[in-house]
Amino acid sequence: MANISDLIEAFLLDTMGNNEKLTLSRNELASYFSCAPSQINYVLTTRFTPERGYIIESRRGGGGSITVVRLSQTPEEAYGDIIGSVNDNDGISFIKASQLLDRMCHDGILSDRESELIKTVLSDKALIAPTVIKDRLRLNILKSVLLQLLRMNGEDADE
Amino acid sequence: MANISDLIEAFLLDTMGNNEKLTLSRNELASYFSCAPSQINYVLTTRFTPERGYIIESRRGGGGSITVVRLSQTPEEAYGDIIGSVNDNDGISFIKASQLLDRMCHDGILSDRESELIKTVLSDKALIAPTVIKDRLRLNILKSVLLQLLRMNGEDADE
DNA sequence: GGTCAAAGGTCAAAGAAAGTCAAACTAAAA
DNA sequence: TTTTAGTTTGACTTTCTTTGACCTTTGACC
Repeated sequence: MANISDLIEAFLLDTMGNNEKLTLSRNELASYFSCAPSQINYVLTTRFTPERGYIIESRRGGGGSITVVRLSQTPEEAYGDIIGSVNDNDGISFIKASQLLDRMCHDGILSDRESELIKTVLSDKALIAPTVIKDRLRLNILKSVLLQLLRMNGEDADE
Repeated sequence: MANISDLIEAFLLDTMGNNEKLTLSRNELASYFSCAPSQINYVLTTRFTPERGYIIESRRGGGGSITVVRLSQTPEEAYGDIIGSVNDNDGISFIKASQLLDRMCHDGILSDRESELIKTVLSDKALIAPTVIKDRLRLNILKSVLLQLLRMNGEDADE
């Protein structure tokens, strides 16, 4: 213990407190801990992952910054049973994805319209790509959507 | 939000209110914000784009000025050219797509949630693909979504 | 009509962030 | 003692913003 990464993690958790979001400057934080700026990225990518309930947003350029967003649930908690049926390496077929969306719809996680829109996005027609990649691309998009849903659920709670 | 461009954008939006047009002097505005006049052009070209529903008019010379015009179009008009541009080999950047979605949202064609979900789908993170095809893939997906929306709106009208 | 100052326009370079990646290091495990 | 997983660092890249030098258009005035 007592390596810089752990200290930075603790600092971020502490600073964040119970807040939903924490916005910071990578360079400032790095200089505060006298470490390389990329160390911050390391901490963020290893400690503040979706699996642990966090999402990172950022903006480059003048006035840029990094924001840590706490999810109300981890993807595992929220979609464990849904995602569990998907084998990571092979991607996912349209049929299967479609079934998942129907189910989410049925469970009230998605509206009819939303599920239709996402199905459209995941259809073979929308995804012009070599067949080999298509299923993997589809799964990647689907995962992004699930994460986004979690993020939005958190924000709903605020209002 | 610590950069001048965002402040200028906010100022313009605020000053504009619900009006359709806002006329201003580039030099005055620049000196009000103590920035280079060309900074105003930067803000206008990056923030007040057709995708976001604005066009810029201007007149040079003595007594010249810049006018920001908010477009109001029917949904069909709004995405007609996007759909039409699909064959234009170049695809669409995430930024532009995002702006279009913001606008559709603002115009009540999409809900916040829907637009966020679609943005997620179109993000670089979701679309793991070589850069060369990414923009084209993105445009293709966007087109599918727009067509689907038209279809769904049509069905709504039927019922 | 020609001139000139007063607009706004354009573009590229410099600056200010954050991102990536791989090599070097460290400490724990086998 | 070797291997391996986890950390630290720094060079290089990408994205977005800011600035300034130079260009074009316009209207007023002679």
